[in-house]
Amino acid sequence: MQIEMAANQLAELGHVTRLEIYRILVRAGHHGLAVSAIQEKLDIPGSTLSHHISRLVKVGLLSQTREGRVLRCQAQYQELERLIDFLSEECCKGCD
Amino acid sequence: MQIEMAANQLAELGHVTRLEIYRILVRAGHHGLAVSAIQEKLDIPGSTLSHHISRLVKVGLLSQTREGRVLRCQAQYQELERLIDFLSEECCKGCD
DNA sequence: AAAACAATTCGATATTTCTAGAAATATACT
DNA sequence: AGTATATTTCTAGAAATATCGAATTGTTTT
Repeated sequence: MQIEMAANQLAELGHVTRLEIYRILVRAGHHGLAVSAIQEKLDIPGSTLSHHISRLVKVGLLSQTREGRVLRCQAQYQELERLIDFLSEECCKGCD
Repeated sequence: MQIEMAANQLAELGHVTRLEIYRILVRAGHHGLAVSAIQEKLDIPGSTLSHHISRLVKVGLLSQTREGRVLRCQAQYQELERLIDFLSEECCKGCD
């Protein structure tokens, strides 16, 4: 993973609301959750939630699939894995 | 680790220049590097560099020790480990 | 004490991000 | 077609961040 991509993903996770969204979706499993279900858990305005979700989607940490009028969001586990790998590599280089 | 701390650290790593600073220091080993040595590698103004370093210090990802007129910066490996652990836990909950 | 060096703090500007209400879009139901 | 539901896009103000030159602080050397 190139450093720009890593920095972008880290920046998006570096906001409490977005990290909470991501955590909720990770824990929800591959099936994911509807936007409305996330909103119920977080209790924030829809426009704010939508803004944060779209940022996470933009960097590849989430995906969305439409099912009728419901949009389901899913964590992209492999992206987090790649990000963790990047951080781990950085960490272990130079470690005694 | 509580989510606010994780978000703070992620946000600080979520900037290309800071992530580069952190990577350089991780790879430099426990002994760390002087600010001036980092500056040579990155070629950015001192005031900008100082600003970014202080942000990384503030969230505990770096420490600094003065040696005469040189300030040496060191990566706090255990903080990155804790952050990675936080992310890994979030990831594996709900994973099939 | 003065000059040189390392790094930070100050100050100012430009840019981005956050938040949320209002309006718009997309889909489903009657 | 019209209404309800789900979600996004638009808009705008407030707050935070990024950048960097100039001034400042702390330390060493002469």
